[in-house]
Amino acid sequence: MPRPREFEPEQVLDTAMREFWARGYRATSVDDLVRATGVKPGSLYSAFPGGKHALLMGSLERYSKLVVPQKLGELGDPGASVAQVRAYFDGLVRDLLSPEGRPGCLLVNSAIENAAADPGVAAVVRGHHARLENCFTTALRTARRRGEIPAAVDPVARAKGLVATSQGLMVVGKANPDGEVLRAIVDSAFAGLM
Amino acid sequence: MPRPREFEPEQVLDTAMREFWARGYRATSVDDLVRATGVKPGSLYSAFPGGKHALLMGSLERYSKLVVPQKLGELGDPGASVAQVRAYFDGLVRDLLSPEGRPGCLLVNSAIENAAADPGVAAVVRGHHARLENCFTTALRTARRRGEIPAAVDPVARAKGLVATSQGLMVVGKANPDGEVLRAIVDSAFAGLM
DNA sequence: TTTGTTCTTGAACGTTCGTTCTTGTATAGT
DNA sequence: ACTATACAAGAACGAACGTTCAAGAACAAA
Repeated sequence: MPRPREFEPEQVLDTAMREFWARGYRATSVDDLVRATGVKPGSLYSAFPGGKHALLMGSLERYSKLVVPQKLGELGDPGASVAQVRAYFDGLVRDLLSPEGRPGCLLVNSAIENAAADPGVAAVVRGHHARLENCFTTALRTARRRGEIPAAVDPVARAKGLVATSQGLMVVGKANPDGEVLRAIVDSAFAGLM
Repeated sequence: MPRPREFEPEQVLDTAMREFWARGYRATSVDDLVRATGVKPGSLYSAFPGGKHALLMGSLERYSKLVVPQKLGELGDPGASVAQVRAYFDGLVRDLLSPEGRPGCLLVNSAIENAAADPGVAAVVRGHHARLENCFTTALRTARRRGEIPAAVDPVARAKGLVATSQGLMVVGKANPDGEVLRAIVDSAFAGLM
């Protein structure tokens, strides 16, 4: 008997995610979200108990489930090797250089802005890093088995290094979206691998 | 004939720097600064025309001039080699693991929070990265000349990679201040160098 | 001692923040 | 057709924001 909802919560979360991504958490006001989604405060708060913070957490979840897999591409598939790791980094650079790529990565931004004061955010970020490391490790192991990289490479240690490089790439790209610099960083990360 | 100032502007900047460092720009209110410095709003605004934003820029300058050189240590001296680069990274890890180290690096935090929307901040961050790269490049050149690292190493490219790793280290450390992880990252950054 | 200048102080400014509440509306079961 | 229920809309809330202003105070030159 209730009146049906006139908006799709997932679509609202999608829009909120884009806002947080572009401007950051504190710089995005609830009014910004109301304007961007077209959903009025009352409806927003009844659909998302917990308000602005709940919308951030929902956005991070959605980012992990939709945006990250898309960026991982074939690196998420079984059988991925160094070539797919390299393709992932090339994709990061391409994104950073595109006009829409300026916001970088929502998870990096949230790690810096919120992780220290918000254990929930920190947990999501840790999960993301673990997932990245896992993909890298698996791919490096595959590559080593196939003899595509030197046997001396330690997949786990090297994967941790690649995680750090990917996060650092986002920081450098924020202040200096210069293709030469970013490509040099990626090249040096793959030294001794390809 | 004027009444003398009762506070030291540099000391105020020092306190402001620590506040921005610990909580971020938007999360630090002018009232926080008033409380931390003991300087009332009127005096603050007359000593620092431009208000909160001017205090941020002043803090970044002060950070670059005082905190960064201290962290660079002997890496800033002529004659520095790989050992000093390694010592710099070990210092970063040590800082991240200490209780006071949680805020990470003010310049990384500002790059993520403000660089995209604030060209002034972006310029300071770019300057910092250039300075870091320069120190690394010089040290790697020295090391190569002394035969301490393989001649195949490209000092400039490798230095850019080390800059990215140092920035990524801060992001990872924010969400996961785990000594094993951070040390593995540093180890992998020095693979093929020592 | 008087005067001029710049300081300190803290109240006050208008704005914007995140959130809640009130009022009216659309719908499905009776 | 009526009623119960959840929703839509946006006004309204107190608190906090960054900033300015008005008043008195402290010093140095005259």
